[in-house]
Amino acid sequence: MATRPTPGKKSQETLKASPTGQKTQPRKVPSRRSKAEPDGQRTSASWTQDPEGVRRDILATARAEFVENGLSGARVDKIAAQTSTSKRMIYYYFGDKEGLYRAVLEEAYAGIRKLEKNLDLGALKPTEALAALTGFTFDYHADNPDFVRLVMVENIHHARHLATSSKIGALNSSAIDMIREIYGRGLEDGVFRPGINPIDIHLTISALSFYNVSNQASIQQVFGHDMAAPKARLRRRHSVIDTVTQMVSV
Amino acid sequence: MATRPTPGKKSQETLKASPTGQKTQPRKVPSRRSKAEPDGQRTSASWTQDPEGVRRDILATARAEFVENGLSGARVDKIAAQTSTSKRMIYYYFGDKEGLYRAVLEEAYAGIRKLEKNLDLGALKPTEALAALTGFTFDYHADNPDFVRLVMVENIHHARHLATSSKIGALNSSAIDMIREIYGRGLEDGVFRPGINPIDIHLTISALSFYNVSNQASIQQVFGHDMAAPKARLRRRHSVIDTVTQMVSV
DNA sequence: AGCAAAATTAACTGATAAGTACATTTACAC
DNA sequence: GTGTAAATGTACTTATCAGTTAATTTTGCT
Repeated sequence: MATRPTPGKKSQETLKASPTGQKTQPRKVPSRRSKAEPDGQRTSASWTQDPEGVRRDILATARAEFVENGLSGARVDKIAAQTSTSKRMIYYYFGDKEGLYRAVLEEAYAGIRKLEKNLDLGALKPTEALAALTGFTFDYHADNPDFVRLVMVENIHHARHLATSSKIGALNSSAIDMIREIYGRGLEDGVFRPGINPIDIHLTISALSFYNVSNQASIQQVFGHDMAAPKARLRRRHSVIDTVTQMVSV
Repeated sequence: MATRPTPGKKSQETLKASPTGQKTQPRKVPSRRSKAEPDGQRTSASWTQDPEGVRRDILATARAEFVENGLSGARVDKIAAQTSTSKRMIYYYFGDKEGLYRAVLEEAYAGIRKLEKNLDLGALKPTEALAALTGFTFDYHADNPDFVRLVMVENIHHARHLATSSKIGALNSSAIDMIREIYGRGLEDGVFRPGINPIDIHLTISALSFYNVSNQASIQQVFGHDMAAPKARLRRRHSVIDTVTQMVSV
């Protein structure tokens, strides 16, 4: 099942960003919907081209839809209706529904990676550095439920879109490198106990941060506990940092 | 629910004898349960009723489909085709697609709750009891990815089916009661440090157990680390128990 | 034996959703 | 200006899907 229809004839390869190498100058776009006149004639539908803007418009709208309804539940027609452009353009720029989803996913991963790169924990002592990294990770997940939900969706689909995305593979191990570095310093300082695998540290931090968002709804239903409430979130943040700290300390 | 014990049990699948597709004819219905005669002929239009069996058949098939494709991605026709009964019966017993999904979900929750109930950790000392509970939880998740995936799917849908299920609400807090009891004993014995909320212990155990299954695919893609591999799983199990132990110990 | 309720079957339907055909307009290079 | 490729709009097609209709058979009961 789920075969690719492969319509044939023309294959759009148009994934170029801006045709002009210029910086994205946000041109002011008049509503590009042409409206029909009362007499049935249509107004000389005048519109300004804005490929990059259209692309971004589609991407943002699509993200909301995929986040809310998953890949199978998302409706291309609904996305089209909520953009200021038409369904045709979705297929023009992204090929098909999965191509659109893939683009959304890649953008989401790019987001967290960018922030991670800007983290500089070198000035902090190992224990504080690890606590800061944990706090940052926890906050990023809590502040970006869209990202969390996209990853959930992708895992439901066995991450097969990550697998076929050229943009994501392997570049992400920077997170683990960072932990490895902090852990190494902690060992030297004698404040961390030896024998811990950096991957385990990463998995622990990620799991505790991710779960708090991903399973918020079911926890709420089953236990009546609202992890999204500001107070609960802060308490939990503390607890997570504490847990990670205890985990590595001598 | 039918209460009548099932009379004759035969797990027989039959090929769908397509009766030449003529329109609106009084039909001969060779059934899935019509059995082959000794001479190889099949008795026409004969089947044994087995409501309970049919129900279970549908439920099991549906679970596989929902687990694999989520609620929106699941196809009622596909479920029907894979049962030994027909689509009509799905609607007969479960009302609609969501009713079927809800039944699958309820069954999944009932499964873990039943096992939890049978856990008796009273004989163990607090530290060992908590370690045992953690190990059990970790193993249950790893051994039942279906359950994990259903919970993921349900969270994508904001747990609105849990919310409307009469069978699930509030009954599940036994898990936290168990932890509260262990934690209390640990405090008395002076082996656990005070000031920890039992909910945090539960969330930590659950998160670490859940994530290892729920995010297995994306972790594999992004970090090239296979958490499902037996060796990795066992190592991780150790680490999780260790983390939880450290978390509560003085 | 006969009847009503429960169980089961095959075929049908209306809606919807992904994807396409094709015309039209804009932007830009010369 | 004009030709052309990129960008965009409108309307359509085709498959699929959740849910139904209506007939038929089984079964428990009296």
